[in-house]
Order: sequence, then C-alpha cells, then structure tokens
Amino acid sequence: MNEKYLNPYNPEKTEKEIYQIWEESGFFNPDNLPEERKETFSMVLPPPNVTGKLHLGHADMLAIQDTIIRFQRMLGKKTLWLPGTDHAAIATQTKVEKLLAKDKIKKHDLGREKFLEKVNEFAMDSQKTIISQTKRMGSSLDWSRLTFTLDEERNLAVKTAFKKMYDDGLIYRKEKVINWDPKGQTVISDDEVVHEDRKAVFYTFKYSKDFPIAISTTRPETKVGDVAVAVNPNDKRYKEFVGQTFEIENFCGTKLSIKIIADREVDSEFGTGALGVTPAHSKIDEKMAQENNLPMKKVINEYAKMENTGEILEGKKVLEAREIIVDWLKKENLMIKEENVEQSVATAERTGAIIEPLPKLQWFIDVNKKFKLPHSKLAGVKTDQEINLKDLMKVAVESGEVNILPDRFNKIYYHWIENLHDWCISRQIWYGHQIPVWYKNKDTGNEEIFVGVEAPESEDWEQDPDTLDTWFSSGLWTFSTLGWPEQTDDLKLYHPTDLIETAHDILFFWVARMILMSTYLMGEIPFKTVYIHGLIRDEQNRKFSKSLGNAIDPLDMIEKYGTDALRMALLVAVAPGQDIKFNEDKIKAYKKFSNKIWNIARFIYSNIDGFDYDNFDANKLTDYEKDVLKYFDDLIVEITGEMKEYKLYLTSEKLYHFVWHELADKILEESKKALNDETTATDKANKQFMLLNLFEKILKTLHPFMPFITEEIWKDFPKKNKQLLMIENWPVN
RNA sequence: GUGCUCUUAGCUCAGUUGGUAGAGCGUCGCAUUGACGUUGCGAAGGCCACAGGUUCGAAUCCUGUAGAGCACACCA
Repeated sequence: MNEKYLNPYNPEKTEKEIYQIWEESGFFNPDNLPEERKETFSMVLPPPNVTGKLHLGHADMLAIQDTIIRFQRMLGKKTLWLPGTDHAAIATQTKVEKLLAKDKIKKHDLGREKFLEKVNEFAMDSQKTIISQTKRMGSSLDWSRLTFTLDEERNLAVKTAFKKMYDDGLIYRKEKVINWDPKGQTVISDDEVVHEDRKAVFYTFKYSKDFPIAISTTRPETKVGDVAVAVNPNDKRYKEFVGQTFEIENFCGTKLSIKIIADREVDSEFGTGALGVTPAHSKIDEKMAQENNLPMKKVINEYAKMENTGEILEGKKVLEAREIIVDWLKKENLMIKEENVEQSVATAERTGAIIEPLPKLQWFIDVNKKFKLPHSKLAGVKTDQEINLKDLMKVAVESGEVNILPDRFNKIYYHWIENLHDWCISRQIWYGHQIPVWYKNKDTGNEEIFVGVEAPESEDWEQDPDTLDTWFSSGLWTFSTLGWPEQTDDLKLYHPTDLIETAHDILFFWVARMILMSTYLMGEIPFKTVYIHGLIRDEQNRKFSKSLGNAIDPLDMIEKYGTDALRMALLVAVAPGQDIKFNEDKIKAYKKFSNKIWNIARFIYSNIDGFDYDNFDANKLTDYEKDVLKYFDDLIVEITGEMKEYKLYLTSEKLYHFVWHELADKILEESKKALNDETTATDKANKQFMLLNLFEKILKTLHPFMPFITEEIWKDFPKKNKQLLMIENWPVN
C-alpha cells in the first residue's frame, strides 16, 4: 500500500497536484478526448463580472456545472465547458471610478482613452484572480477557449448583431421618456430599475383658485411641467370641461397652460378622478400627451434639478422644490388634502439613486415590430415567417424546446414577457462596446447616420459616444463564444448548447436576452435546458454582501475543509431554484466524509496484497457477493437516470448514504473475518474482489461530485490499463 | 394591482409518477483506540400550517383559510 494512506487526507496538497495533472492531460479540451466521441455536450460558463473576486454563489455555480460536465464526459460524450468573463460595463466602471477617487483622480480629468486604459488594467487583473479561484474549485473548463465579453471577436459579434437588427428595423433611435439615473449619469433599462416601497404623502390640490378640477400627486414638483388634466370620458363631474384650455398665470411662479382631455386609462375612482398630465416626466403621461398632440415640457434636468420654471424653483433640487411647492399651495389655500401612503419608488439597481423619468434621445430594441425570420430551426416557427421578438422569446419556451428547471420559472418567464417593453440599449458610460453608429453634420439639421461593422472611410464622421448595455453582448454569449459571426466548426458542433446553469436573479437580464438573440440571429434556441439555482444567504437569511460584512470567501472554506467538501455541501439536498442558507457545519460534515473515503481506501488497499483483480473469475462469487454487487449496480442505474435529469441533489445524497452506511458500516464489517484469514482462501478472494469492484464503481460515480479525492485514490487502484479517472467510463451495465 | 412559491423532527433541508415519513447538524444512552483528525450501535423527537374535497389510500392532486417569501408593474 502507498504510504500516503498512513497519513490523513491532505486536500490542499492533493488538489493543487491533481488540478495540474488534469490541465496537463489536455482533457478539458474536447478536441483531446480519447476515442471517437460522436455525441456532444456543451455548456458555457456564465461569465463572472471582472469587478473583483468570486463569492460563494460562484462556488455553487461552479460546483453544479463541473459535476454535470464531468458526468457527461464520463458518459463518453465530447464535452465542452467554455469559460469567460464579463466586462460588466457599468459595474466595473463604477468600481474603478471609486478606486480612482481614493487618489483624488476624476475620470473626466483623465479623458476617455486614459480612463479606459485604467479600467482595462483593473479588469484584466480581476480576470486573473477569477481564473485562479475558478481552478481551485476543480472546474474542468477548457481554458484554451477562454473569452471575454469585450475582446475583439466578441466586439465583432456585437457590431454584426447591432447592424443586422438596425437593418431589420428592430433597433431605432428616438427621444422618449426613459429611466435616468442621476447618480450614475446614464440611462438604464426597465430591468435595471428596482422598485422599493417607501412612505410618501399624497397631495390633493388645485393649480389655482379658478381652476375647476382638483388633482392628486405624490410629486408636486413635477406639476410645473403639466400640460393637461386627464379625466375618464364617462366621468359626469368633469364632462363639461373636456376640450377647454385654462391659462394659469402663476403656479408657484410658473405659467401653465392646461388642457382638459379625456382618456379611458384614467380611473375615476382613484384620487379625484383627474390626473395632472406631465408628459416629460412620466411614461404613461407621455403616451396620453402624444395621443392628444400636447407638448412636452421638461422641467427636471439630468442632475435632478428644476429647470424651465419660474425663479422661485429654478435650479432647486427636486426634493427642495417639492417642499417649496407644498408650502406655496398651503399659503395660497389651494391644498385640499394630504394623506400618508405607501408608494413604490423606482431606484437604480447599481447606484441606488431614485430614477428620474426624462425625455432623451436613445437607442432601443423594438420587441413588438414584426420581421421575417430567415432559416428558422425553431419548433413552431417557419422560415420567413413574420414574427416579433416578444413572440420569438415566448415560442422558444412554449414549444418545450427550451426547458426551464424548476418549471415554475416558466410561468415567471411568460409573465415577464407579457409586460415587456422596448429595450433601451444605449448607456452614457465609457466602458463597454461603443455603439457602431457614426454621425455627420450633427447639429445642422441635416444629420446623416452611418451604421456599420467597420467605421466609415472619410474622416468627418463622428462615432456615437455611448456604449451598449452590457446585456447586449451577454445575450450573444452562447454563440459569440463559439466564433459567430464566422461559421466555425465549434459553432456547428456545439450550438445550441445543452445546458445553461445560472441564478434566478438574472433570468430576465440574461437568460431571456440569450433566447432573444439566439432565436433572432441563429434561428435556433441557445440551450436546451435552463437550470436555475438559488441564492446563497447567511444564517439570518440575508444576502451576502460586502456592505453587511457577512461575505464568506469560498477560498477560506476550501483551505479549511477542502474543495470536495465544499462542493458536496453546496450540492447535497439542494433542489434547483432553492435558496441555500449557508451553514459551515454542513461543509464540516463533508470533510468528515472525505476522511471516511480516505480510510475506506486505506482499509481496502491494505487488504489486497497478492490479489489479482484483473484476472479474477467472477463466477466464483457466492450469492452474497453477487447480491451486494447487484444492489449497487441497481443503484447506479437509478442515479444515472437522475444525473441525466440534473437531479444532483438526489444522487449526491444517495451516494453519501451508500458509501457510509452500506459500504463502511455493513459490507466492510462483514468482510473483516474473511480478510483476516479466519475463513477460507476462496472466501477471502471473493471479498477482495467484491470490495474492489464496489470501490471502483464508487470512485467513478463519486468523481463528478468529489473529483480531487477520488482521482487521488484512483492512482493506487490495482488495475491495469487505467486512464485518468476524469475520463474513465461511467459504470453503467 | 398582476403573477409565482413556500409552510415536513430542536435547526437547515430532501421526499422523483399518490402506497404506513428521510438526511445532515444538534440532544440522550451504550460501546469502542478500531480501516477512521474518532467511529459504531441504539433512542428520543413529526396528527407533513389549518379546514374541506377527490381516492381503496394524500406530505404528494383539487378548493378554501392563515402565516412567510419572491418576481413583475407607465396607478397618478
């Protein structure tokens, strides 16, 4: 027996050696796998943001995906698991800005080019850290195909996609009321808006003494931008006023011209049944104003300060302006009622700032416009059929081609699509894919536009300074990483991918966008199955975050307990979609399990001297050994089925139970007499064979879950013609 | 407002198509220096939130009630 078994299992030393052996073998790369493998299995890694280092959520994702890819590799498939990192535009830029602020450096002082150099430096540094951490988790990713969402090939994919969508009329530029983040100084999409419940005051008042209708609002400061009052067409109280226009000379120092309009959207039961229409600062009001040919009056600027108002309010912050108006209304005896209400306030996901709806010229993806889909491979959509993006996204899931686990997320997905509006894709930040659009004669009124993959030749064109929403490039991920727009072998072989595994908080940001981009650009689904894992929370059920100071570094856990133990703790009995309450004791328990396996190896290996496993005649076995082996073989059949359905949480638990409570507690104990020569030589040989045979299959079935310790023990397994355990065949009969 | 989910042992959670409830940790006994950075054997502990219904049979399917949570949202 190898002397290493005399000491306890040393994860730290073993894991580094083993990972190196795997990397040097080249087997992470499907091109190097032995024998001819016809069936493929492919996954892309959800690219971690290059904003720092990995957290437990990443560890969870890596554990699940690596277990799946190792299982598929052992099944004999040509397996590709493709790594990458995400530039995470706004998140990374903000991070670097903060770092620079420590040295009192501002981004505008540096200028765009210099600043981007800094961000890039940071991003590449961060990428290095992330890669080394990912390797510590045992991830069998094909590093030869490493990608970055902002590298040259991906930039080509982004520009190609943009151009095609523009040519199909699906990307348009328009001045609309958008979600403005005053802190981040950029537009954000609807999905980046987080609604928070807050207390607010609901004010009811009249613009002036002579004005016939009272209105209600929680934002009096926007009312200086009002151009109309809308009422329900069936509301008898206000019918006589519809169509009239009232001039208000002085509303807190500002002149207003208010037309009374009728709109079916107005609920006569709510408030006074009349709604002050502020087209520039509310999306629903914007729509009403357009339908009634009313002007837009912008009264709040990009810094959330008042503009185009009378002197009293001009330049004031919105909250100050609100107080001033409320005081003025009271003083003028125009205030009718003040009620305390719960209101949901729109805030920016990244900066936490309150969103200011503003009219701005931006780029959008039209999700409702119909177009002809060329070369459809989608179930339920014919080639050249007219369809819009919204329906395309819906069909991919409805047809069952894309299967979301657990199912309940299907319903959440449909619900999201039903409420989907056009996607604003331009951002006023520097770090990201610059929009491939050039302008000429911009301020002359004869503006010309050029949209292309390459910049126009002559020099008087100026590129749009804005960058694209980071999710635009992420949406292309399943095929941009395989070489698209080039028709590469990888693309043909591995797309659609088999599985995407990710957290539920980016189902819409990412999963939905990948479905959109893939169905539109490729005419096929991006992946067959979506496996959604839960979020990891602390013992008080809070999210892990730096600000709370409760963050746990997975590397600390690995140092204490070993990667295999951490992986098991994240996998056993955790159903998809289920949030995990982090518990260090669980990891400890699987460290003990690692030790148990190590000791089983010691016991078996120290009891097989002189036994020839390769040439043993299995016919000599008695019914007892045959039954034991059959029992485990049956179990393997069962768990193989589960693994194919991605039910790792069941398989891991069953294997744990079998190893500890069947093999160690019973089968091993029952074999001791024979092994100690207390019975016959035949009996001893039978038991030796049985134990080795069980152990071989256990090492193999356990390997996807606990790759390091199983590979290490496999080195000493007494068998000729062995390969690395990671490419041994899965033991199915 | 629209939609979704959860409630199982002290704690954290499994329970695959309906067939007399499972794991880890914790608690309590007993044993053991053994292949075991201990482990083994055993025990206590659950009317599976509650009330109805379908069924020969329900933790599992249906309806309702209560509590908890989540997603979405142009209700001023």
